[in-house]
Amino acid sequence: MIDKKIGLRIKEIRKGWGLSQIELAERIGISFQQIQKYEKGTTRISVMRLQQISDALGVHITAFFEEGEKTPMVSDFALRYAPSRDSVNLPGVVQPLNKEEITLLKLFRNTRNKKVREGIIKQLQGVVELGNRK
Amino acid sequence: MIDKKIGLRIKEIRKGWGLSQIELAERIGISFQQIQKYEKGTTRISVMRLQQISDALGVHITAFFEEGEKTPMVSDFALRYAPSRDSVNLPGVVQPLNKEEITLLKLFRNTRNKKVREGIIKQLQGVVELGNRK
DNA sequence: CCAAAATACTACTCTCAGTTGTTAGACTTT
DNA sequence: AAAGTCTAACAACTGAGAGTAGTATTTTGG
Repeated sequence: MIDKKIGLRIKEIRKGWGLSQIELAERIGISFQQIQKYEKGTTRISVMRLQQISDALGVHITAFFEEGEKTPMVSDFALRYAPSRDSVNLPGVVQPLNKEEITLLKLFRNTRNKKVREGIIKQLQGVVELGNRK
Repeated sequence: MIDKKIGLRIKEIRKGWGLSQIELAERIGISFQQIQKYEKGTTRISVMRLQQISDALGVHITAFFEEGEKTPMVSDFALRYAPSRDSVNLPGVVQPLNKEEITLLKLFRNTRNKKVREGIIKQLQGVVELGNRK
């Protein structure tokens, strides 16, 4: 019961970060099949394991026990941003990354040249600037 | 480690209610010796069991994870892992976001025009392409 | 459309959560 | 002061299920 809920949360957050079961498993040092069981809720999760998972996902362990949708699922130390786009969203509430954003991030991270990265950001700033000044 | 801390918390709260190990064990339906192990931290506690214990003690399960006052709202995963990010970067591995990446994401999310977003990604793909084919 | 990555499902192994039994201290009560 | 009661600590044993590995199926993206 509770393991089922926790499992879903794990999956949610993992996907939010664009991680595969394999990647998450490697961070923790267990098999990805075991991650599957956690996510499906077929085996009980120990507190220790959940602690490791929390660390690997960059969220506080209590994130798995907070009921309701209005609770931030992903640690927002990073993503505390107000302006929400495609939905109603409370300030400070974080959404996991969508596919497009994950692609963006992976590419950005593979861009070693600092100048190039800064250029991309500059460019986006320009675009947003234009867009807002209607 | 974490089991030890949780165990102490259980003992603390149990005594706070003036309950014996036996009484607590009965409420949960296990042997009091097992409670001992939990309190000593000699066996790993499953989330399910901790949930039962929380219920039996009349506290929310998160009570066991809240550290003193200095509770970090956020796991320090990012702090521990982010610094090394610039040097080591495995392909496809996603980590919590650093400052630069947060900026990127915020801007990206404020870019309403789908075509523009796709353009940015295309552009990055080109850059990465060039960079890798040394 | 095809290869490769990601996820799902199955069968096996071996750890360790949980049980039982014993002991010891800390109190009452007679 | 001995005999009963209550609590907690520790040891030895057992089997459920946590964890692994192998294979099949789905999904991705090129």
